[in-house]
Amino acid sequence: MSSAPSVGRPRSGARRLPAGTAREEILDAAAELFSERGYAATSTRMIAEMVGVRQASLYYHFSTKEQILAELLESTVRPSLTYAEQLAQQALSPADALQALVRYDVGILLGARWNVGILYALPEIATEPFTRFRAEREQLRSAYRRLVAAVAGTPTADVTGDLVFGMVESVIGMRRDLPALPPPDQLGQSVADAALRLAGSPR
Amino acid sequence: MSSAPSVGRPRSGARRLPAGTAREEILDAAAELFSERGYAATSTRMIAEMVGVRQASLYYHFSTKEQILAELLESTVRPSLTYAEQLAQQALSPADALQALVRYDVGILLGARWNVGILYALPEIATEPFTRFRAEREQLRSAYRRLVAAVAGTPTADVTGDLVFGMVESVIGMRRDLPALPPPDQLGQSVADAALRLAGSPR
DNA sequence: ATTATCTATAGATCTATAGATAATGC
DNA sequence: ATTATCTATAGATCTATAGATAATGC
Repeated sequence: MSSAPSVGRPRSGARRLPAGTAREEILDAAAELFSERGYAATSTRMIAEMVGVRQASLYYHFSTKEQILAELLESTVRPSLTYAEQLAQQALSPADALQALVRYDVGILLGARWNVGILYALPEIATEPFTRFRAEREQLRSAYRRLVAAVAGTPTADVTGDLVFGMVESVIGMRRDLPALPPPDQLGQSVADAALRLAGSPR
Repeated sequence: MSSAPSVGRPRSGARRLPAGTAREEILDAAAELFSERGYAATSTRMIAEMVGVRQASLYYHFSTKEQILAELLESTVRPSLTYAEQLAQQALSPADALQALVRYDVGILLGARWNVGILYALPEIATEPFTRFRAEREQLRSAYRRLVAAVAGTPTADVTGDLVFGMVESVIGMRRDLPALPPPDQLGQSVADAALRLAGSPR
């Protein structure tokens, strides 16, 4: 399934991802351009060129440029959110659960083909098309808060959960700004260990 | 000095900051719009309107829209960088120095009239007009690395300094995303304490 | 008949420059 | 004479829509 359709008028250019659907190709090209050059600095024409279609053809698959960004952002948080929900149903110790979530989340952020997380900071995401993304990201933040509170044993109302959340997401900036990074698994473990120290677990 | 000049053709509108120079007014309006609505979503016309001048008049003070952003970004990192350099010349213990830097940096990030730090993540800052800003921010990162390594006592080559740096900057995201924050001094102290735990100081 | 593209374009910008002008300062 | 604005505009976009067309599927 997916991959190049046999139906429809032929494209003007070569496919970007011969194994993917047109939708996937558009998302992948947009992810590269948005994360490397900036959302507003990327025109729909540039995206279309990378995909090998004419600019107007994007609108058969997405109703607006914002929808493309919204879908990218959601697909970047959702795996970690799903994972956090699964963790909550297991009987792990809070420390083990927190470590597992941090490792998974770091793996997602570093393993993505493009560093889409850098776009979390865009002021534009305060607007309507990104409502679902914001809600999902806040749910993930809550999961961190809950786990950190459980690890710390505090009644919680403090800010440590948010700091762990922020520290985990800071690997996005490291991926962009540092010339070299440890391999994802190793960095994930370092951040997971750091999260436990931050939460103040072993005393 | 500064404030409304008596020379030059009168403005079309009222001044934004009667106590400031035109340059300062432009920077302040741009800071508000860039951080609340986004850099590319803000036109030079919007900035001019907030300042009370015509769009073209901005170009008497700044050569491009990018220069406005570059100056804003530099003025946000520079105080913390200067402070870090002063700290390095004092005879504080590494732990005290790290705590002082974190408190100062958090104070700058939360105390600014507008949350300009949110713009650090823009992919656009990889381009030429932002070279100096990037260099200054990397110097600040280095200061964190050095202090964290001294606190930890490790020969260092690990990632903890970068995680502390990232955690400190995560207050930018908290300022944007959380409905309420502790007062800046208190949050600064919480982050400073968290930084020591992260660096693994008291054992 | 359905699908996925194409061509063409409306309409709305947007940044930056050129040159004029309304103040004050000397 | 100098300064800080103004008006006017060139030239280059950019997003999204309308309608045509080239494939396959039935």
